[in-house]
Amino acid sequence: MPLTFDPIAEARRNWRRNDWGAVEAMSAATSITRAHQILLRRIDGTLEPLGLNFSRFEALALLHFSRAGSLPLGKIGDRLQVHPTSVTNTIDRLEADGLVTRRPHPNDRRTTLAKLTSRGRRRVKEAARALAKVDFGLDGMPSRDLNKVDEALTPLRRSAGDF
Amino acid sequence: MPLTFDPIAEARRNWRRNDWGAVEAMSAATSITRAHQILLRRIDGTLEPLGLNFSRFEALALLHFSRAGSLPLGKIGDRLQVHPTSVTNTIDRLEADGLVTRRPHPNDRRTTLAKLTSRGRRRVKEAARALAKVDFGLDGMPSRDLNKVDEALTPLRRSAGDF
DNA sequence: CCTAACTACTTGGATATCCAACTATCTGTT
DNA sequence: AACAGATAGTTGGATATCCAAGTAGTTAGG
Repeated sequence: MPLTFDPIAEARRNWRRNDWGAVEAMSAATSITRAHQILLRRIDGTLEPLGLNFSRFEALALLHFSRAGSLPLGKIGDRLQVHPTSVTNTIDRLEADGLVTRRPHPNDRRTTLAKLTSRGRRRVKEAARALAKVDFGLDGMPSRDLNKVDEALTPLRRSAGDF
Repeated sequence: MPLTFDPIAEARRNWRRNDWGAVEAMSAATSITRAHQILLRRIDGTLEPLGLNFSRFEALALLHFSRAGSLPLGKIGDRLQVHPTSVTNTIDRLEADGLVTRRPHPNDRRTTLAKLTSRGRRRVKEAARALAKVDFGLDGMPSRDLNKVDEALTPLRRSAGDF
């Protein structure tokens, strides 16, 4: 059921009329939320035939880019900014699908490494190709706008201690 | 565990090195994902003492702005772009907290209206104040950047049939 | 050394989301 | 008027996320 008006422009009018303040921030926050919903649906839709979702893909890509094809679970969580339990869940699923294996850390027996299998390495490349083909769900957007998004969001990420 | 480097700049280098393509799009998509994680945590954290989360707040705000303080559940789902079952869940919770009530639609017996209670109306105003006070989790960003975010994301929302 | 504090991961419980299927109701065509 | 197809909402099942608490292992101060 597509809307016949811009819901965010409408929200801006309502906030202004009610004097609720922070109109610009409300608008930006809502835009980001909406954009995220749209993107995640497209990305997950693209990955679904490959048995992946965005989280699992991100984990695989991280492993692929790592020196040894393996990383401690904790490091994965730090990089993807998700809770340790989410990493456990993600790796459980990837392991069940034979895309990674858990291995003990050689020096620290608390730590578990997730290691990419050759199957996993093949899968992540396919997935990257599929995502690139649909421009990560952003295929309608000129690259000038893509860069604007990046630039505009960097201060937010930095303020969150992202890096 | 804050990172000591920008994970997205790092991802860009890796994608380029591996010739995975669509570097700009990957970067923008990842930025949006990360920004959304950060925002949602801040917003939900702000609303938590009020017994709300962002979804429930959005539903309440929508009802507050509506003429009669009530809307069919389906309309709420269209506006917030979520699945009907999510609306059922959200309204269940708001109803349990006494912030809305379900009422039959006068002309269409299939339809259920969610109607704001006076308690709900008070609550949503408090919540809006709380969110405005923290600038929707965006308090670090200059309003020039906020507008850039909005502008840059509008084509994406439009391409998704958002309006 | 030994113990207290910290770190890494997992488990159990809560919540939010989606999809498929179901019930009830409405609408348009014949 | 009757029925096929659409629409509104709910239920049950799957998944993903977080938090609190637990287990195992490591580190640093006394």
